[in-house]
Amino acid sequence: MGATSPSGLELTMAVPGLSSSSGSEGAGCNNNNRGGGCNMRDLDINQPASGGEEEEFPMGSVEEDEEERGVGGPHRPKKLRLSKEQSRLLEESFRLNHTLTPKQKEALAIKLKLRPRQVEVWFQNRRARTKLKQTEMECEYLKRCFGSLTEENRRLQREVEELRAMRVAPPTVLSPHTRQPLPASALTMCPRCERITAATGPPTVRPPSSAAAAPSPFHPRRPSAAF
DNA sequence: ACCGTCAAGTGGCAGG
DNA sequence: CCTGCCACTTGACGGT
Repeated sequence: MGATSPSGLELTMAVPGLSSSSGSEGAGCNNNNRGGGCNMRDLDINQPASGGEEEEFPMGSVEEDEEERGVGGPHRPKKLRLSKEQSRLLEESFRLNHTLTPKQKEALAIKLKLRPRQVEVWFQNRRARTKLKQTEMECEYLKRCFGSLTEENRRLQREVEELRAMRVAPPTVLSPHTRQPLPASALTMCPRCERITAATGPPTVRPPSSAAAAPSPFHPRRPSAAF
């Protein structure tokens, strides 16, 4: 079970009954997205701007780093934005493997005209993003679990209250002849089963509440599997 | 101006 | 000790 979110993150979660395809809160403009609304940076800033000779390691290359440091002080070099094609290839290899061997890293770096370090960083960040997404989904799932368990807890509490109320109130015993409730003075306790019965005739005990289907407070049913 | 995203820096830790 | 990974953080940048 795996899904690809709109932001391109592959997500899997070992949570029962959760469809992982819903994670669509991937916000913002991801340069991973395929053909989606972000047309910023359509041009590949890693390529030489105007047909100049090709730089081997475009943004943040060793040579450029030294240059940057010399001029601008302790500022970072300009932020690298990977081109769509670079992102696509990285994403593709990430789908195949979430970690790279040094050889794979080297090969990918050459293919993408990046430094191996940049490929490595991309994979690290990509793993982190995947994990974050997964954690968010788990969080959502647990919130839902909490909600339904709270609801069930409330329901069971109510049931307990009802059962307690039945136990406290005296039972209503009907006369076998008139089917009318008998006065308490007309009741006796069966010595064998300790059931309250009318002085004459078979016992007809009804719980005081109108819950006819509820188990009798006397001779209660064994707890069912539903509990 | 603020916020979200993301490449990259840093320090800690485990495995060899 | 070295290497690779991870968690956390920083800073650039685009969108609103």
